[in-house]
Formats: sequence, C-alpha cells, structure tokens
Amino acid sequence: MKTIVSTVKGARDFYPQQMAIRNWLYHHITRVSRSYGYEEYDGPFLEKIELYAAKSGEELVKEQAFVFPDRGGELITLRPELTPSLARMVAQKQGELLYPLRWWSFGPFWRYEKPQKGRSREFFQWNIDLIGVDSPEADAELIAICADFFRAVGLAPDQVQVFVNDRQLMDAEFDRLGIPAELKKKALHLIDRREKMSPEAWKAYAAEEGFSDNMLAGLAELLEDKQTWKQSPRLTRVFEILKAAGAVDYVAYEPRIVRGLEYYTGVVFEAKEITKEGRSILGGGHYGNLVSDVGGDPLPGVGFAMGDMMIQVVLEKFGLLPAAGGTPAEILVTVFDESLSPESARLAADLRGAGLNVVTYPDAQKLPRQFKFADKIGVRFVLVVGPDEVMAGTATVKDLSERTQETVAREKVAEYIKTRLAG
RNA sequence: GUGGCUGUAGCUCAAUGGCGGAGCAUCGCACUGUGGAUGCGAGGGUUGUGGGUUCGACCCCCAUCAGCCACCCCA
Repeated sequence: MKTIVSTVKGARDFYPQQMAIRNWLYHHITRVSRSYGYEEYDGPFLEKIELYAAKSGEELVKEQAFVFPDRGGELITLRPELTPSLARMVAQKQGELLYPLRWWSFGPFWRYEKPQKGRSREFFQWNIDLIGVDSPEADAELIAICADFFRAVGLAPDQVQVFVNDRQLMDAEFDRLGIPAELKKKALHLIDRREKMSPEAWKAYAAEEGFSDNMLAGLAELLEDKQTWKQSPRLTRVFEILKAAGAVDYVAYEPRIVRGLEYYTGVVFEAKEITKEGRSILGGGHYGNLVSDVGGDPLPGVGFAMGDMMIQVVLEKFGLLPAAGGTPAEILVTVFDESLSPESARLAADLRGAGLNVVTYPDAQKLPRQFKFADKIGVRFVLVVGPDEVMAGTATVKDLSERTQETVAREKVAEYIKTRLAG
C-alpha cells in the first residue's frame, strides 16, 4: 500500500464514474457547439514559451505555466490556454479561411496553481470562438450559446446568470466622469476589485492610485446603476437579439464585470452561480485583434472559455450530475461449468452480433456467485446455458429487475431481450 | 506565492500521553441450477511521511507531503 506512487499534485485520476461525467460534459458541449454550426478543432498540448511571451496576462506564463527544457534545451510549455494557439492557427491560414470562422475545442490545460475546490493544475476547458466579425450579433451569439449550454445541462436562470458589460461603454463613462486616459486601466482594475474589499479599503486603495473623490463617487454610482447599458447602442442590440433568441432570461447587465485579460476590447461577460456570488463558471468577451501578436492582419472576434471543474462544482450542488455509469452491458451470460463454457461464449457472441452489450462470467464459478456478481454490476438480464438448455437448444433468461425468468429458443434470445428492453 | 484548517482500515468516523476500535463495504459459510434479505465468521493498519520530546506518542513539538478553505489570479 505504502509504495503506491501518488498522482502529481493537482492532477486527477478519472475513474469510470468521473470519466462518465467528463464524457457527459463533452457530449453537451459538442451538441450545443454543433447546433450553432461550430466546427471542432484542437491545438498542440506542447508549445514553445515564446508563443505566450507577448500575449495574455504576463502572470499566466511567468508564474502559472508548466515550463521545462526539452532534450535539446528548448523551453517547452504545457499549454495554459488555447487562444495563442488558435491565433497562430488562424494566422497561418489567414488568407484561405472562410470568415466568419466558428470553431470550438475541449481539451486539457495545465496551470501551476495551488489546487482547491474547483481548481486544479490539470483541467479541461471548453473554448469557443466566432472570428472575423465585429457585430453585436456575434457577441449575442456567444452569450446565447452559454445560455443554451446551461439549459441543456439543467441549470435554470435562477441558478446561473451570464453577466454582461461593455468595455467601450465603461470607457465612455470614464470620460464622462473625467477620468484621464492614463487612469482608465487602473479604473477597470479598481472595478474588478470592488467586491473583494470593504468600501473603506476600496476608497483608500483608489486614493492611493490617484483617483479623486469625485471620480470615486462617480465610479461607485456607475457600479450601482443597472440601467447604464441603455446608453450603449451595442449592448441594447445585444439584449434585443438575446431576447429574440429566447436566451435573455439567463443574461443580465453587470457593470462590475470587466475581466482581467487585456485583450478584451468590447463586450465582456462572465457566468456565475447567482445564489452564492460564487466564482465564475466561464468568461469571455470581444477582442479587437486576435492575430496581430503572431504576425497576422487585424482580425476581431468573440469567444469564451469554460473550465470543467467549476461547472462540476455547481452542477453537483444542484444535483444535476448524471448518475454514476456502471457497466454498459445489459446482459451477463453465466458459465455453467468448464465443459459448457464454449456454449456460453457462442451465445454471448451471437448476442453481441445482434447489437447487445454482453458480459460473460470469466470463470466457471458457482451460479449463486455469478448471479450475485450480475446483481452488483447492475446488468438487467442473466442467461444460463446448462445441460438442459444445450439439449433443448434454448437459453434461460432471467430478468433481474422484474424477477422473472423464461426459457427461450437460442435463436430468439436476442429478439426476446430487445423486446423486453423496449418495453 | 501568502495565511489558516484537516490527515487513523476501501469509505465515514471513534480512541484523558497508557492494549488502535465501530458502522458500512469486501471475502467466506449457512446456500453444488439462480441475485438483493438475515445470521455467524474472517481478512484488512508502519495512525500521510520523516525527525524530536517522553518510561511510554494517533495524541505534544518541528519539518515535509497531500486535501480543503480564504487571499492572489483566473476557468
């Protein structure tokens, strides 16, 4: 026992039960993505560190990426996010791709973080982007995809919400409040920090950063006003579209959402569980230029990313995770004794040929043990082929859930079971 | 990266510094052509790891690892 080598910190074993949940998530992600016409893609899991050097939050690469030298001495990074890879993939074929581009992906990422609930060092992430358009319709489409996904997994609008804001609206409001250009970035940061500090600490912090009392009062007011979006033609349009698309129940304007990543230039959004003001489930927004950092021509887009950990935390809280997997088999074929084991193998093969999932007991153990095993793994039907059945060309089919049993001609067994399964 | 809480059987948890236990689970038997129930029995532990204090450590101290929580940051 003591010699078992533990998993790498922050990495997870996927036992069948967890694997079933991962596949279930993947299934819904696939369906929603495809329903909007998005194509699946993926990038490499390993990238050169330079790819991340210029882009996306300095801290992400410097402090949170797994970086190691390969045997040739080159610094290799386990990808901490997908956007830079996506940017390269688009830039490499910028001229030949057909826009707008609708692409999605679900795969593993690594970040050297301190693991806790809803956060590990190896996680899966859904990335989805609409590239090559700049319209509010595009923003609305991605937000509607969030809403559709939540609906698909059973989350209701009173459980999760997509909170939306527009950085350009904030920018205009900053102008109105007399906040100079050099303070705007700090102002966004200040908004981001508002909920994490007491009002006093927040004010002190703001004063330290160079904000006047007037600006501060204006900012505080801006954060309380849930109607400001009406000043923004873009947000007005986004909400109009979301209403028409039947997604607006899941969406709300929220001035406190500004998002940390600097490449967002327009609409930004973040989904949260609303009952506890929890951590964000997913986040995204509009970026003005995806590919310039990797040498392409300016190309706008909108996208979001959702990690697999937080969504599972939320789904579990609301009892929405699918029931544990168990065996995919419907049938267990017992082995009466060693001499008749080929009969069982033949019957099992026939049933598999008919499209059924069949477990054979791998040993000529006593029948009670085989039945007990069948019960525990959760198959519905147990088949017995003993001397009597072989003589008569039949098989005995016991339905564990109905507690009934019938002896059926061998060639009719598959049909018999299918009928019972359908009924 | 910072601060805090917790590590005892497969799981959930007990055990004043003095013989490490229970429930559930597992396995066996009652029960050689039929599962769940019941009864009886069995196996399972370097008390996360490594040091220290002590006549004696699951218990106290130090370190370390892991999990969780709050920051940081974000998904």
